Amino acid sequence: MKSTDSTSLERPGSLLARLRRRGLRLTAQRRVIAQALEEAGVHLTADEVFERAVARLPELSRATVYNTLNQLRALGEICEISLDDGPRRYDPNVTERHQHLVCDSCGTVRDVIPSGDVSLPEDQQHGFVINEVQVIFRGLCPACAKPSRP
Amino acid sequence: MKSTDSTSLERPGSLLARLRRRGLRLTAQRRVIAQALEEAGVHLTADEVFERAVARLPELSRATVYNTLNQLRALGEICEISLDDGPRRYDPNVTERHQHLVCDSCGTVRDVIPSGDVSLPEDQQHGFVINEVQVIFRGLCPACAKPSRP
DNA sequence: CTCCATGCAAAAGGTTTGCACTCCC
DNA sequence: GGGAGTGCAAACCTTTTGCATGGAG
Repeated sequence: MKSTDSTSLERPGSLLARLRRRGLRLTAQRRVIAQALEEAGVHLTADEVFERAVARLPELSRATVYNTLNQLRALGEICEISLDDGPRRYDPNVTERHQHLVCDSCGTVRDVIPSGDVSLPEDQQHGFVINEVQVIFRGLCPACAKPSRP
Repeated sequence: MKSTDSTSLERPGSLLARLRRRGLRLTAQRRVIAQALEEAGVHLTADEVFERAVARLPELSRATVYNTLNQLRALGEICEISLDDGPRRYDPNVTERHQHLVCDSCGTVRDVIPSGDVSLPEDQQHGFVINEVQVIFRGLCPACAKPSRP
């Protein structure tokens, strides 16, 4: 595998830069995986990441994609979202606090910033220590909402 | 399979009663599946449902559990929740509007009723038609929060 | 009696793992 | 050079499906 001129690839806040800073080795595989994740406007499944990444690096294997995604998640550099059906999707945006908007028809996921606030009253906390509140807005994207049948 | 004296089993709002009202046939399999779902205080995975149900009806098969859960969900009589890892869980409480509280350590899920409200400002809706807002509170349950190491 | 429902087993995803080889640091 | 990282293939886990049998209504 050709060694990479990493300096040109590491924009300060990029996934790749964060990866390096965490002490992970900078390999070609990780580079194409990070690129695939960041370049996509929507949140990809592991398989979609693989497809896009393997286009740039044909010897890439699926296992490496899964391993890398899991490592990144463990480090908190990406987050994983499970919808009710279909495979998990991965979100490289972890620096900005946000929630998700999901199309129930085609499965597309977008980042959104909601207004307002929810919380759990004491009597609803059941003794839990609450760390995070996750909100998923569900509905239909513009394309799927159109009842067009020409 | 022995026919069941269904009257004694159908408390008015029970899953079983709702099942019957929807025109589904009342079988022993569906009965034990509904019982398993309703008797558990927490929300079970398909496999947990199977385990508990098969204890009462040894000839029950996994496929039937999945089929039945899917039918119930399609009818809107139960709801399915996907956490970020582990299999999906099923919630028989669909009559009361509620959200979920999840333990990140052991995976337990409880129903809760939050206060406050979130919404998406126009400029965050991306043209979507929003149908539902799902909220998941994540944290540690009392048992898992305890740092006990005797 | 007629279908819906079931069991079984196989298949279909999606994801993880063991092992030997590779290559970054 | 050493150990993290990788590819491959097989294993795993969860869920779905095809088909023949069985039982509810």
